[in-house]
Amino acid sequence: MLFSQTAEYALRAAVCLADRAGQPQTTQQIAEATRVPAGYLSKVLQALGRADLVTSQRGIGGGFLLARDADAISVLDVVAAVDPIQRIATCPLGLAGHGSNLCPLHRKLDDALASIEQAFASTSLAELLKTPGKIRPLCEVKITGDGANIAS
Amino acid sequence: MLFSQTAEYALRAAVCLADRAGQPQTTQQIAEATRVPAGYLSKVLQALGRADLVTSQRGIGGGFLLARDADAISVLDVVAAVDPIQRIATCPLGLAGHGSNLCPLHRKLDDALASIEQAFASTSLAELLKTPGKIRPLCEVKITGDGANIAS
DNA sequence: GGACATTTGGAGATTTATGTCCATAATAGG
DNA sequence: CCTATTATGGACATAAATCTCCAAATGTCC
Repeated sequence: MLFSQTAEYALRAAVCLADRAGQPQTTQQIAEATRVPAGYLSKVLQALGRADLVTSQRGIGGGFLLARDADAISVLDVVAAVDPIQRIATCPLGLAGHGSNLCPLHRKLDDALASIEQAFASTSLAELLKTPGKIRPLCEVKITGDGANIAS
Repeated sequence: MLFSQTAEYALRAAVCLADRAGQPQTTQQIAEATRVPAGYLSKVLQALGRADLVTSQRGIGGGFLLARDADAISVLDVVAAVDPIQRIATCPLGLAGHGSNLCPLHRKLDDALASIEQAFASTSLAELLKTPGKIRPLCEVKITGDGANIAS
């Protein structure tokens, strides 16, 4: 898998919270909506908390909320919180005398990383939600007024 | 790490073989040139063999050769042989009724995968070697006639 | 204060990726 | 045939990612 399972889970959770902004969601609720193992999701949410992407509140009526507006959180923010995209800055072979240049192979690989980073940085959670189409933004089954729109 | 260690190793080995085309390289030679643990490299080379990207020959004078010309092997071929880029074809949540559509999140992720796949598919090993610049194609130290060119 | 709900954090289990080692098979050369 | 060289394949060791579980700590409500 190119993206880690953890990153995938974090994104699902973040989109879920964005979709239900203002209403604190418990770990259980998010777990059910996103189909992520609850115990593990707990860890993922903690990581998002440490990255100041979500806030948490204990006790009745508690749960998790996005720390900022959904259009101020990028996909990259979420991914970076749990599984940072590690660019190739220096020669992976550890050879001396290479300066800041990379050989064509690693230049190519790093270019690929850069393009992903760029794509993720330029997409906010809000954009994922407001994308038009029949498929619901978050990957969950949802019924809207004009018919049953089922998400992927 | 976004790309697996194994994929990185496979690419190094492939570029090494492309750089020394026609001369069978033993596992040991490739291991030294690419700084990959010899024992593990052996497994990686076996995988490349199963994918018909390299041929092997036992005994004295034996070793590994590219099975085709370097311009007929893409970066994607090599990566796919050891760690296939798994596109998102269906809903990761396993929800029914999603058809072949993906929600915006997974569409975005799959688009990123597609762009990488495209970049890798359109780059051959030969291109990595003939890229101009001071840095040697393969990531190894090499001395050429017109001065010491050290790779990354 | 008591009962309940919820996150927190740590310990450990399980699975997968990575890496090591060695006996065996195949090949070349004398 | 014998020896040296090399890949092959399997068993195993280690490390990292993923996942589970539970005893706290913190919060709300009565």
